Amino acid sequence: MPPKRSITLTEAELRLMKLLWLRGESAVADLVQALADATPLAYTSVLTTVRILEKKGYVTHRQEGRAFLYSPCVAEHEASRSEVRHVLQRFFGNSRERLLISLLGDDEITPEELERLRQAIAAAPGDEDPAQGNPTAEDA
Amino acid sequence: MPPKRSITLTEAELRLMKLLWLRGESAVADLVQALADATPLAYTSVLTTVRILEKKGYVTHRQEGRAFLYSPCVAEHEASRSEVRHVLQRFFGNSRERLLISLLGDDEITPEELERLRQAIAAAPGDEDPAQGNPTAEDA
DNA sequence: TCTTGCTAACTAATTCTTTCGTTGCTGGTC
DNA sequence: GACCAGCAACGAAAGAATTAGTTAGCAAGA
Repeated sequence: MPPKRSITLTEAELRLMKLLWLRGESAVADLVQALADATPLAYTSVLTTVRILEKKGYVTHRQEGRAFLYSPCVAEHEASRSEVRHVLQRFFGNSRERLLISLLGDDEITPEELERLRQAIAAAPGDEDPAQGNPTAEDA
Repeated sequence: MPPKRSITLTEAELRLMKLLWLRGESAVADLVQALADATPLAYTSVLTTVRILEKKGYVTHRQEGRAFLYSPCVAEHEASRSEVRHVLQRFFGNSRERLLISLLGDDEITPEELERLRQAIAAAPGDEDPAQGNPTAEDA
């Protein structure tokens, strides 16, 4: 049996999604232009990838004159979270705790970063009222 | 240009690595046997994947009689960490903090889990003495 | 010795991924 | 009305990933 299509974003797909998240609605030509420096790609290459992204449900398009304008219909944090869930499932038995421990155990972590992590966790919702009006509810 | 070979573990590869981490040094036939319930695979399929894993540097083999015995030469936590670093780089600009925030922002997180995460971060090294004899130094 | 059974190596088939050339349509320009 | 530029659609080419069949060697038992 051959491999099944990946649910998550492949490298070429992610490269495009990052651009779309940054720029918002864009024509293919604009994406090609924006990629020109780092990754010169033919127009058709970008188009193909964008169409795959649309089939996967990551982008939509609308017609503007003769050109298609593509825009992301999955937010960056949604895609990231999806990716993290995937890693969580594949490597950590769906235990966020185990992932966190792995994160903390990385050799190159600095005390400053650790402090930021601690602050992040302190500011998390779901605990008894942290009493610091932090909405954070911009999600579906 | 075709896609380059992935550095990280693919699904079939991870499936085998998990077995090898669990069982330690194993012959191909034993791996096939162990997989039989969840994923019946032909001997040759498993052999092919193991050989790819060896080429990638995840396993080594030694000869025992006529059979090869394969054993992992990358620890599970190393592979996990590698995978996390990959996600970190691809989605979070190498910011562990941003990953943590994404983790905490997941809808389905329970207060209990949050508490465990907080404890995990409290027990992390690098901070001023947490004063609760927790070794945790079982890593390379 | 000859056969049987297991093993590794090679190869194949299928789908995915990435890149890109070609084709055909459409809208504007001369 | 004919020509040119730009754009989407189709499909191809090449390597990766997954599964598996075939082949050949080798050791143990009949």
